[in-house]
Amino acid sequence: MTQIDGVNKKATIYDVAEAAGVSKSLVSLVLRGDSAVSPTKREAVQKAIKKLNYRPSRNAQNLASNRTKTIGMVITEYENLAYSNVLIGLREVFDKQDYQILLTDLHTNPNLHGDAVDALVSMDVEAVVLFVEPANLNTEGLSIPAIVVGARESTVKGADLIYSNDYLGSQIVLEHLIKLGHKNIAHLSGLGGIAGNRRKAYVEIMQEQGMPRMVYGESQKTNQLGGYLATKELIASGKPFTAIYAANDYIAAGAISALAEVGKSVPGDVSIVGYDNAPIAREYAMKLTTVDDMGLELGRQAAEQILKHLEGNKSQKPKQIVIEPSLVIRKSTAKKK
Amino acid sequence: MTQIDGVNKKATIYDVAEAAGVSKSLVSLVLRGDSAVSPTKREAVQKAIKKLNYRPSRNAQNLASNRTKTIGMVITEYENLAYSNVLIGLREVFDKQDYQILLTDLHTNPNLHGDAVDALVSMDVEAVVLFVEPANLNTEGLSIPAIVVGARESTVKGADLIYSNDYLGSQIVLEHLIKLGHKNIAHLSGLGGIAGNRRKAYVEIMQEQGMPRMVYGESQKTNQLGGYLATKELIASGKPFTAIYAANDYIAAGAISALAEVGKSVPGDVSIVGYDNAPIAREYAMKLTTVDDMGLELGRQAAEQILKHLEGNKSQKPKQIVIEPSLVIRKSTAKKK
DNA sequence: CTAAACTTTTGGAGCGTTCCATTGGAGCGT
DNA sequence: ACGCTCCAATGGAACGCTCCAAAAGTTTAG
Repeated sequence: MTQIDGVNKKATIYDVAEAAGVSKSLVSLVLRGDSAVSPTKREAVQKAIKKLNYRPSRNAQNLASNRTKTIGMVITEYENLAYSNVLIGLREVFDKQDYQILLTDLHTNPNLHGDAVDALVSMDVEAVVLFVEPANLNTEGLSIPAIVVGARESTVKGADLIYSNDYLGSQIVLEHLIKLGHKNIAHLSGLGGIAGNRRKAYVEIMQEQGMPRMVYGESQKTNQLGGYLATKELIASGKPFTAIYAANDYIAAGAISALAEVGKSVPGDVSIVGYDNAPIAREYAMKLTTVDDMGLELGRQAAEQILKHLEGNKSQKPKQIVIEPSLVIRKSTAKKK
Repeated sequence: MTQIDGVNKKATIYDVAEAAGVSKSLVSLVLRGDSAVSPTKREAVQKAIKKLNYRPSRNAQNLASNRTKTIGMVITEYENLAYSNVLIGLREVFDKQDYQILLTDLHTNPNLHGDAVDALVSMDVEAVVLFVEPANLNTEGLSIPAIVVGARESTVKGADLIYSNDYLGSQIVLEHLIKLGHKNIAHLSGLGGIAGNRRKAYVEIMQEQGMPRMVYGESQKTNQLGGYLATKELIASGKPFTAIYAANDYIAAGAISALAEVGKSVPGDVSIVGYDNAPIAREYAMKLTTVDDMGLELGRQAAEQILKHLEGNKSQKPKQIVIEPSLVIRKSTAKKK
C-alpha cells in the first residue's frame, strides 16, 4: 500500500518487486510457490509482501492464467438451507484440489441484465453446480461443465444430472407410516419438478395400497408458508387423516404450526415426515422424521463429476447419477393410536 | 462461442466485433449502454452477442476499469441465518446503485493462505461488510472501507461500527419477563463479544433488581448445540428457574429441546426469549419471543455508510451507529403460573 | 459549396498478472 | 582459461476488457 495524496492505493506486483529489489517475474514465482527460487530472494519477497500488505489481484491472475480455480454454485435462496449438505460435500472434494466455491442465490439486480448463471460465467468460473429448478436459468450454449443437482430433469443441454431417487424416497416414507398403522396419509406438495416427482410416487403407491389419496398445496411454494396454507386446506376439507407426508422439511415445519393452531400435536395426534434432512429438521426443537436426500453424497459426486470434466477428456457424455435416499426417524412420527 | 478442434471457447469482445462488423470499442460502448451509438449498430452488436452467446469477462472489465461495483460481505457460516436480514437491507440499497454483493463464509481452504477478507480484497471488492466477530480476521492495513456490523468492538482500525444496542435489548427482555411475573430468570450465554455484551447487561440489570443471577454456557459456541448443553447444565444445577433469556435464537432453540427432554414445556413451564429475530425464531413451529436486532436497518445503514465512503470524501472519520432493538412477542413467553 | 460543429466510430495504451523464451552466472571438467 | 551444463532471474507478450484522443462521417449555417 503506497501513500499518494493521502489516499491508500493497493500495492501491485511491481511495488513488491521494487521493495524486494527483484523483478516482477520473480515475485510471481514466489507467489505461486515455485521451487526454483533462492531462499534469500524468496524471503526478501515475502517480507516485502507483508510490509506492503500486498494481495495479488485475482482479476489479473485469472485473466493472465486463464484459470480461475473457481466453481460456481447456484441456489434458490440462502434461507432455504436444503443446499447446505451439498455444499459441504462439494467443499470436501474441492478443497483438496484448491478450488474455490462461489455461492450465489437467484437474486439479481432488477436493473441489470443477466441471471445468476450469467454472473458466474462472467466471473469465469470453470463449472457450475445448479441446485435449483433450472427451468428459468439461461444455460443456452454454456461452454463450461454444468451439473444439475437434485432435479431429475433439466433444460441444460449436456448437463450431468445427480439426484436422489424420489420414488424410493416416497416409498420408504409411506412404508414407515403404514408400518406405524396409519391409513389416512395426506401429502403436502408444491410447485416444481422435484415436488412433482414425490407427489407422483405418493399417488402411485397409495393407489397400489388401496389407500385414500389426499394431495394439498400443489400450487403453493415449497416453503413453510406453503406448507402452512396447504395444511389449512387439508384441515378445512374435513377429511380424516392421522399422518402427513410433506414434500420437504420446510413444508413439514409449516404443517406442524398449522396443526398446533387447531390444537393437534405431533406426533400425538398426527405423525409427520418431511424430506431432505435440511438443518431445520435436525433442530432440537423439531426432531422431524425425514428422508435424507444424501446431500453430502450428492455434493461429493457432483464434485467428482466436475473434476472429471475439467481434467479428463472434454467430450464426456452427459451422465445421470442416482443416489439412494434413506429414512431418518426422529420424533415426529409415532404409532397410530 | 467459437468451435475450434471440437472444443468450445468463450467468445471475446473481438469475436462479437467481427460478427457485427464493428470495432471492439463500439461493442464496449453497447455493453455499457452508451447512448451515442446508432440504433443500427447497436442492434447488430446485440444480435452478435446473442448469436455468439457472449458474456463479457468480469475479470477483464474489472481490471481495465478499476471498478468492480462489488461489495464483499463476510459471515460466520451459512447455516446461522442471523445475517439474512442484514443482507436484505444491504441489497435494498445497493441494487439501486448497481452494486453486486459477494457473500462468503469463514470457510477457507486449509491448504491456501489468506482468510475470507484476503479472498475478498483479492477480488477487488470496493468495500467489506463484516458480520462476524472480526477478531481473527486479517484486516491489517485494509485499503478499502470496512463496516463491522453487529459487534460493538472491532480490531479493524478505521472501520465503521454499526450495531444494535445490546444493553437496551437485554433490558427490554428482562422487563418483559419481569412484567410476566418471573423472578428466577436464567441467562444462556456463549463465546464472543456480542454474547458478552448481552451477558454484562443481564448481570447488571438483575443485580439492580435484586434478583438471582444465573449464567450458563459462557464457554459454549453460540449455536443450538451450545444452547442445548448450557440448558443441561442449568437443569443439572438444580436451581429453580421459570424463564430463560438466551443470547440468541439458536441458543434458545437448543434450550427448548433440552427442556423438552426433561418434560418441560414452553411457555407452560418455562418462558424463553431469544435474540436476533433470526428466521428460526419466526418459524411456525417455534414462535419464539425474541429481540429484533433490526438487521434490515443495520444492513441499510451499512450500505449508506459504504456509499458515503465510496462516493464522498475519502477521509471520513470512523463512525459508530447504534440501532435500537425492539421486542417481538410471540408464543414462547407466558405469565408465571 | 464550404467551413464549422456535431455525432458516431475507431485504434491504441493500459489495467496487474502469468508464462515463455532468454539471459546471465556459477560450477565443473579438461 | 575454455566451453558446457544447470540453475536462478528477467523482460516482454498476452489475457479481454475500458477509456481516451483522434478520425471519420453527418448536419447546419453562411
